Amino acid sequence: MVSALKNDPDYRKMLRDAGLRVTPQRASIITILSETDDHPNVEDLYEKTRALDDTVSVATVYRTMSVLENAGLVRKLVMDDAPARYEMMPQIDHDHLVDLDSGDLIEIPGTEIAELMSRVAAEMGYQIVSHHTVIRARKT
Amino acid sequence: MVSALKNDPDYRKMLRDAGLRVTPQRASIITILSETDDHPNVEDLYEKTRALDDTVSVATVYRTMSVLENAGLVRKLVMDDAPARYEMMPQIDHDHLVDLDSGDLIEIPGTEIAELMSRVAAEMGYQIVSHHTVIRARKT
DNA sequence: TTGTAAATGCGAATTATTCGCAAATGTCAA
DNA sequence: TTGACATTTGCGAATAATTCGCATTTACAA
Repeated sequence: MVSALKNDPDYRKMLRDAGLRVTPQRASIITILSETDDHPNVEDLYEKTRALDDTVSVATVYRTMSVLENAGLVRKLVMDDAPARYEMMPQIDHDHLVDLDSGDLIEIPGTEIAELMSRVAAEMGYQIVSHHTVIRARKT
Repeated sequence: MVSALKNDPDYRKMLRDAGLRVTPQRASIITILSETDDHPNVEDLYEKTRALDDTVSVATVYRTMSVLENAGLVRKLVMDDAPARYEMMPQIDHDHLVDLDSGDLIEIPGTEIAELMSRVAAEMGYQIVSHHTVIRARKT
């Protein structure tokens, strides 16, 4: 269903600017990922997207995530014992914390950590392309 | 060859204190990992360990890494597109940076990042168990 | 409208990692 | 020192996430 995309011509532009074609599958997948506030993995995305567009395949979800990640439009969260999860690249950067007891993935508000990383990397002569930080923690 | 371990009875104690048995395989694997300054993956470890002890199997390398990680003696570095890599748990914490052009994994000196993370986590009511941070960057 | 490179679906292939099980062995108590 | 027994091991099979090959479809520039 392409209507969701029509409501949000942003995605068309985002894809175009990245030199990517606007396919209905990509539109559906992006719509789902944008409307989700948790951090779905490929299976989650596939199932939710299927509900509104049964032309998408798992392979395309994988390919779309990969392509959008390379374009800097999506961030991949690499878990150390579970399939990767994804989020639309946030306007305001943040990191992630896994609550080891509940399994929840929580966003850490504030840009301090990212800013410190940039500074430290700069001191080493590097510019950060992306960073994946997942903190594993327990409630005190 | 167990001699390496005998020279470093530390490992025996480390294992004992963690409630783990001191097997020749574990001794060989720890010896190799300790003597290495890069960050080997399981395949690297397996091959290098084999050279001095041909009784180790890949499965045991996996199991040993897992067991040592749980005991807090080894840190697993989760890569987003390659097998996990390992290092002995460092005395002084540090993070890691992947040079996207060379593929090198570089240690970031200093504990600032880890300290900031602890502080931020504490503010959220969490205590960090472990964190994996991999910064992907390019030389400026 | 059309030519063509890009994208897709399908299912098979790949690959890192885990598992089951029988045999071996480290450790602790006697 | 010895024996008992839970732990650890090797092996190969199993699992699970992800990628790939290929024939077909499709977006879109001209």
